[in-house]
Amino acid sequence: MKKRELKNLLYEQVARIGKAVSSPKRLELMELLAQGEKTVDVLASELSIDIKLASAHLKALRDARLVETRRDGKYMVYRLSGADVAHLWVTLRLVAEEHLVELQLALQRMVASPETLAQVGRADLLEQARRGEVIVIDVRPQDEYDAAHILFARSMPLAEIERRLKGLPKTRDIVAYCRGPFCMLSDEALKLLSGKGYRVTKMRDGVAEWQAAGMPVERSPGG
Amino acid sequence: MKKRELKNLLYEQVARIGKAVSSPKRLELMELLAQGEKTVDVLASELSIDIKLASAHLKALRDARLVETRRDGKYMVYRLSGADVAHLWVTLRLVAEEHLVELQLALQRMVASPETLAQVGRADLLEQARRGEVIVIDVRPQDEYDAAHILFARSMPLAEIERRLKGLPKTRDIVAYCRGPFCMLSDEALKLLSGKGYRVTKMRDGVAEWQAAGMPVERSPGG
DNA sequence: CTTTCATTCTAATAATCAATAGAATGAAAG
DNA sequence: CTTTCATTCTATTGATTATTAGAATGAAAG
Repeated sequence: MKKRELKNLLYEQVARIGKAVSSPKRLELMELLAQGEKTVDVLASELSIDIKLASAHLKALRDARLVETRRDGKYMVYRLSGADVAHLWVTLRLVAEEHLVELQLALQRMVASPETLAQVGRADLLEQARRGEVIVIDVRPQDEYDAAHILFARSMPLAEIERRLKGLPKTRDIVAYCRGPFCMLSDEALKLLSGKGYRVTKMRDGVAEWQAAGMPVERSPGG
Repeated sequence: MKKRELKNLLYEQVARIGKAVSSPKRLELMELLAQGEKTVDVLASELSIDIKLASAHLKALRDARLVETRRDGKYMVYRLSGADVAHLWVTLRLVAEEHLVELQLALQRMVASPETLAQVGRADLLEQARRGEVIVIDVRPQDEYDAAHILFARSMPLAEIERRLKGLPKTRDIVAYCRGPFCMLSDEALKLLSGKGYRVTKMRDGVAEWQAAGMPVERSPGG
């Protein structure tokens, strides 16, 4: 029957997207690319995999049109094809967190202590940050901050956080965020800063989660 | 390294969801279940597949916790585990439609004539339906209407549409919808009704799309 | 007890996929 | 020309997947 074949064709196309997101490595690549465009060697070393394997996974993502490429000198730069792809990653992660007990348990083990989580809602946090009542710090690498960051957040990359501590008051509440719930940069920042006497909590959200929830994000002029 | 193993564990869990949605058959099952709970034999016959194969795919969806079961007499009834799963289906379909040219072409070929598509926005349509300026008809089977339907829509199942034509005025604009952009029930209803002189257009959205966009839906008292 | 609905087990075929590695190729920088 | 970055080709290993089919099992209805 003609109708069946047409239907099969439609669902097969959507399944191409599904196949692309059915590999843990490719999901990790998507999450990284949701922070901003990156070269192959950066992606490979972040995932601790061979560059040839990274290239193969990126090809799979490109075949599904989830990523695009750009050449920058001798480097090949990958980026997500659109904001909807970042949104897809967040949706998949949320569904997994909602329904898979194994993931819930793993995440619980990750968080050092639940009381270090910021308890304020997104809109409230934004308002407090705007008024300067709270300092929001972005502890990802500088280039990811430049690509997109939460409004009123200041860049404070974990790698050079000790050198940037000057302007940070110990009398104000600080909220640290990084790439999202699977990223541990903000946990390390929290450990480091609270050891020095700062009043700091962690926010689970990253830029992708923030944006998927319809909240505004900002680019640096050069980013 | 310990950190790598933990990360792998996290992404592997999300990949379980990805694997579940990497098969065209399972996506079609999800779309059907987004219309309301269904028994295995109904699902198998809708997909034109063996009941054993349907059972295997449903087991895969259940292992990924995307669907749940309930026994009703000698029937086994499947349903989505939550509204977020229907939302995931819509997100996947939207990403595929946005980026895959093959899907765009297939969908263009499906639609008989583009001018038969309703051109009004969701909020406006809802308001016009509320005021009775437009009649919205749900041409899916009655049980799917009962499970959830768009506000102010009236049930007009395609299978028995000829018998229900009495109350339908030819002087009013009619908008027909069904299960979503991949479903052709509303196309058939459109062809049938415009042949009889009704002023009818088609809406691409189904209940899942409507709900994913944050618009309200309604249940029938018994549904 | 028989029928219906559904799952499970077994088995077979065919296909696809992940990971790794060596070798070759291409593109651009210096 | 050499180096670096990246892809592609080849090849292998190991694992998983989709589909179909026959047979057995279980659960509930009549």
